[in-house]
Amino acid sequence: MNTGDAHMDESVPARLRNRPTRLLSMASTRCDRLVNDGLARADARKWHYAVLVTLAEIGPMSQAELSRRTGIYHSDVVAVINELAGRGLVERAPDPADRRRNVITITGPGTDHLHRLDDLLSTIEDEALAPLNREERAQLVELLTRILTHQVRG
Amino acid sequence: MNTGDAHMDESVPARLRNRPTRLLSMASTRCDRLVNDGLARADARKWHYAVLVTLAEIGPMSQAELSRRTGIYHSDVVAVINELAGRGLVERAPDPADRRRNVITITGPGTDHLHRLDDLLSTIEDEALAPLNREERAQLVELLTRILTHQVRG
DNA sequence: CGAATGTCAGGAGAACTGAAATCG
DNA sequence: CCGATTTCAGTTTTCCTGACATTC
Repeated sequence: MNTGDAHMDESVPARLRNRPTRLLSMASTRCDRLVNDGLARADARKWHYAVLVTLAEIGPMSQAELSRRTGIYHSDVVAVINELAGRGLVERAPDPADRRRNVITITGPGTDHLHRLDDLLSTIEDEALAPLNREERAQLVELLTRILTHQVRG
Repeated sequence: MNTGDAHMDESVPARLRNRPTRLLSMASTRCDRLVNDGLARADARKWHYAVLVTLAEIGPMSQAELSRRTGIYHSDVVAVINELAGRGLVERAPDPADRRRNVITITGPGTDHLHRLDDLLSTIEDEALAPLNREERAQLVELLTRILTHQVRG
């Protein structure tokens, strides 16, 4: 994907301009960059947010369960938890009930950090989706969710 | 991103589930995979389609212009054109009017191949967007286009 | 035993950077 | 001299595979 400014206008062939998968890909790339850059300024990454919000809303859980709930690859959970634990935002403790597992728990500083990330992310998304009003954003969420549930189960 | 089946349902925290940027990212990843896998079966990649459709609809042009119009990174155009030229789908010739440039032209076989890719892509997109009817797809295209034009000019 | 968990080592592909050579 | 074009070499990041040891 380019940084050029010729996209999405008449200089792009109509068939290409209207391919939903292409639009999806481009919008995702650009939004991802906005999100990543924004979170980087808070020394965070989007998986940090995913893990913290999951722990905060659902409670302590194993790394495997975190992987399932957040969508982080099971092989990559280790590194994310290492980063978060290294900053004292989560705690990793062996599960006495099942000695294969680690129990991951969000800490006080982790909760504080999550609140900052939540605000930051809302600001970033607001910028990224600026041209859409509230109903349109809800519409977008609904359409994307339908696409995803279909592919997950189909 | 996971291949697991627990995403997008109740097991994902609400705040995470409703983040538009996350949905965008996940939908894009899945659709991209469908597209890439589908095109791979025709020994093609999405940039091949982007280049061929651009040449077919607009006419011969330099590699730099192709980069601007398709969104392929300027450093990566070379490789894509190499692949297409190696299969005889496009021709690369020095521009007599501006000796910095190469003029890329789609060939007869290239046009044939484009038609096959067009059909293939339509089938793939139809599968990827199966849960959306025609109006909803148009809606999606419209919403994504608005997001993109904003970001390009903002 | 089979299945789940945590961990690590690495691969493939895409996006991106930097720079050189050529030319307008 | 500055800017555009083509090309190449290489980095970074993300998704993903494979394997292994441990435990249920």
